Amino acid sequence: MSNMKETIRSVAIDLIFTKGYFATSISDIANGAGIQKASIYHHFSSKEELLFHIMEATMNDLLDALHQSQEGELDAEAKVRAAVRSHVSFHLKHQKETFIAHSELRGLEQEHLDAIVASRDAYERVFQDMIQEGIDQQIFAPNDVKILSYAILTLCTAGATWFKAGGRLSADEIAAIYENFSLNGLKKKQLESARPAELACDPWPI
Amino acid sequence: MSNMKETIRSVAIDLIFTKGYFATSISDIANGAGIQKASIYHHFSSKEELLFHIMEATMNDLLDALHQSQEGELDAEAKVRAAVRSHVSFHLKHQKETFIAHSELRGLEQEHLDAIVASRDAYERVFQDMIQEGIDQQIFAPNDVKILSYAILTLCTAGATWFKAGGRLSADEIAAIYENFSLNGLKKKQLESARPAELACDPWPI
DNA sequence: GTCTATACGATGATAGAC
DNA sequence: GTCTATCATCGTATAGAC
Repeated sequence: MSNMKETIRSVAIDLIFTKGYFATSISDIANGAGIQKASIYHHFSSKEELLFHIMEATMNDLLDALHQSQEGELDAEAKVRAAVRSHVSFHLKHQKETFIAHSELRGLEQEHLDAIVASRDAYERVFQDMIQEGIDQQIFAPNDVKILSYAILTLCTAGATWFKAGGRLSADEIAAIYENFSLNGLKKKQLESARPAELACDPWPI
Repeated sequence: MSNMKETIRSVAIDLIFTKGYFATSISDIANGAGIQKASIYHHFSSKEELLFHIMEATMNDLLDALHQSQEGELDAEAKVRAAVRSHVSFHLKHQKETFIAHSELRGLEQEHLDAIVASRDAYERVFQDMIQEGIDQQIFAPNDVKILSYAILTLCTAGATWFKAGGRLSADEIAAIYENFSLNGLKKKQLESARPAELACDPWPI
């Protein structure tokens, strides 16, 4: 609360979410935090490091939540349902940070970019593994695991940004909608023509 | 081809797609077009007008393609299939422009922003109308039309950015995958719990 | 830990010659 | 229609006092 580093972080999240990273200046952030812009550099060595700090913490928390959601789940369907629920729920609770983590990758320098992409890959791999498990167990229709995982994650990520916290639907209700929609896509065999396809760019567009 | 205005447009699309609007300077664009930066202002009155020009043309073309796809289609299912196919196909053929149109809204001034949002709304309404028609005809399960239209559009838009033109799957094959996935979501009644929900921000996140 | 002051480059845009 | 030259402004970041 009275921690200035945390205040800066929080103000930066609001501003970057609203205006974008490149359109947000150090002055803006200092202004929002009630200090002079030079004082920012006592807490963060550069604007880019501040961005990375936000993204890294978000990705770590996201991955933690996913791992926790898997505890006690046995079969593939239960795992996927729990994972989708965790994903949607996290994105609803942390709309601004997750939006930044998905959309401001271009602001990172190579080394930091590599780190964030690596944790994003690890996150996706958890989904792909449980989908593959369901296919192996013949619970899900055989299909392109990557395409399906991206489709589900994209759908849920985007969906989570549409809703207003405290609105008519609770986070749990929204999560349930996407959970059912995703499972529906996995279980049915409507996607027969799908084969592994060449991926050009990242599934979460830069 | 020898049209400098078109060259500037094309160079700007490449650069803005790659680096983002705010990170792309007039110098960068002039450099890519092989002219001096002052010469840009003979063709466009400002950087923002150039961005708007790109977005406006893209949205117009997108809407035209959608309308053309509807010609001759009679029932709701055929309409939705044709619309999804048109949407995916257009996004595959114009990956860079459509990505810009979806992600650089923050670069527009109010008046131009209003215009783009209006044409985006018109585009979505076409989808919502045909989904509603299918629900009325009891071809589709009753559901929240807006949520479904956003889900389908998001899924297809994002999906189209993952694939490399000229890769192993053709545009038509990719379109078929998403077409089936979307129809599957509409026809089944897995989303029973979905009711109209409050929308906080734009379905295509800024 | 926060301040004032400042260095220094890059930016969007304009003026006016050719 | 493109050029050179220039402007005013704003950006990130640093130095050093308190």
